[in-house]
Amino acid sequence: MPEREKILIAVAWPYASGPRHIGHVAGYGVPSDVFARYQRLRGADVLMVSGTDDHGTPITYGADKEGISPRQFADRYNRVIVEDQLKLGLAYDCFTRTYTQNHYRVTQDLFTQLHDKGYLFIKKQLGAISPSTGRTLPDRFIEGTCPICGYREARGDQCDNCGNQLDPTDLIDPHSRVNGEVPEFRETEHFFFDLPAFGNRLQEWIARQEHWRPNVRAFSRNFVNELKPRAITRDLDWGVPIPLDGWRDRDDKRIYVWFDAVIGYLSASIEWAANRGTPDAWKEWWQEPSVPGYYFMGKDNITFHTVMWPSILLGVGDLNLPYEVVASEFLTMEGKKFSTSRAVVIYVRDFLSRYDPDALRYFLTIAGPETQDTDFTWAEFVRRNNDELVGTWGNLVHRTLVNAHRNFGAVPPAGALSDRDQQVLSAVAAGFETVGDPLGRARFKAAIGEAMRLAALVNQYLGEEQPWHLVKNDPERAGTVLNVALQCVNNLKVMFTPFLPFSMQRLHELLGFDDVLAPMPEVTEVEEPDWGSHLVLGGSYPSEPRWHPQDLTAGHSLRTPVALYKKLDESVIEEELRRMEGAGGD
RNA sequence: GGCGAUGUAGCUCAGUGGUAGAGCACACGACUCAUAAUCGUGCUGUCGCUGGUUCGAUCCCAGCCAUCGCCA
Repeated sequence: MPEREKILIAVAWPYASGPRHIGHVAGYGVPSDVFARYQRLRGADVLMVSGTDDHGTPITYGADKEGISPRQFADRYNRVIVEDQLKLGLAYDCFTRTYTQNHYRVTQDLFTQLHDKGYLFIKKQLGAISPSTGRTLPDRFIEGTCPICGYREARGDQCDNCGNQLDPTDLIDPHSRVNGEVPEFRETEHFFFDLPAFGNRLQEWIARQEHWRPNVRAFSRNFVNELKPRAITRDLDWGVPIPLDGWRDRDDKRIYVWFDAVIGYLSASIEWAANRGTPDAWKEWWQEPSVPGYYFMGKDNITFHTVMWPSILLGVGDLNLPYEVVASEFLTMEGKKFSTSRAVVIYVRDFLSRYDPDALRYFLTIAGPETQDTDFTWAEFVRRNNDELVGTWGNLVHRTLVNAHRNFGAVPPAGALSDRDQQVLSAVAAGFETVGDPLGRARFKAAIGEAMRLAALVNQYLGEEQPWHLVKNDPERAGTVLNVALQCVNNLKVMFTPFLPFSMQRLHELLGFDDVLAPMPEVTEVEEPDWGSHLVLGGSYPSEPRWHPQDLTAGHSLRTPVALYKKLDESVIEEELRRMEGAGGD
């Protein structure tokens, strides 16, 4: 029996600093799940991993603000994010977090290996420290007067007024944007990762990635030309400890969050293998060079995936570099940038408390920020839902099922097929290529657009053939037409499954099947000795190949049709806009 | 400041070296099985501005304007 094709899908790690908004899931959550579901339907053996990023400054600040520990703070949002993704049906194999014993061990192991190979070195630098917490104050958190133009609210990294690049020590009257205190500039030692050591290899590697989107490639290539060593430790007490003698027990030095976060892809894969009792299984996705790794993220994260993470992988050795880097653009909200502080936001959980997950998945796929920034508006959401999801696809399903069920109660037998019948059938059957091809290239908009076009084609066919009239004087022909329409719906069902798993499972059942078409993830708790337990969003997903035309046999019984989707009243537009304004205050 | 990107019909977005497309909106028509859902026909654009390369550019190049991202 031939080995199943293996694919690694690595999804950017959401920050456990608060609930995630729909921009986040638009950028990588939904696209990666669509891709994974498609690959599984093709029969591929997918390993999809991610988790929450529990370390980093925003989390320690958030925790301080509430007077709780960073761990408690991260715990809370880890749980929220896991629940959101569960409700969205994101079918991870292992969605974990960076605060696990496993992740700490893997991160420290890679750190040690890079250190042993001479890719890490210690450098002294002048760092800004917050006197009240003893922690690093990031440059952009320091504010003061610009020494060049006198602008009073210049940041430690740059003056927004004159655009000059600054060093925090240049600022006149520097103070923390968090609490106004004056930062202390101390000489501090940090480990640096020797990125320039990989410059040539990265350059050659990037040059060979002709399948990357042009912006990803051009951007990365340019970035590689001016590589500088990068700090991988910080003055913090929250994060992965430095695994070297003399550093291990210090409570003021931790591994810098960017370094441990990308390692999460590997540690989550290792965790997945361990949790299912096959501790070496991860190697099949990481050490077999023919297994491609697809990485999904927002455009702000490109260089971490095309430069930093590959450098770590090259430094450690014997681990696959990314094959494809799918970077999405940004989603805006009613023409404005998402902003938690100004309440220009809609959180995933709030959205899902009022609307169906498939309605959101549909919108984010057909109108998401795939190749350029796109705007989310409530009016457009309602319209897409009502006119497209409900009107075109939902209605095709409903009218077909209602006509067939009412008149035949089962799949009617087909008589001789006309040219027109054949034509629709083959157009839809060809959808497994015309929808599948863009899907395989991560062109989700084009893929779902093609599926919708096919649905419209079948609506057109029904309009021409009018089985509801034929029933009265030519029931046999009516049966043939409905048989054809049912075959189309049954095949389109599979094509829509990566995008709309919840409703396609329901449709699968309405069509009389009892098995699982669109498996859903589930949350389990994993216990680590001397550490505690954490949530894992995972599942076991049957991946028998289904991505091909299948016949619905005549006589196959149909269940009583129930509408798949809900139409939204136009009033929700006003309602949601008011809700947003209300939350915005002022 | 450096680097990268975006600017296409009223709206949201595709796309291409040979004077441009989809959906919605709008107008008209067909149908009334279906969540007043569907189907057909029609209409709309100096493809940001200015130059250059080319037989020919919206698509290549340069400059400019606007917006955005990264370096930070």
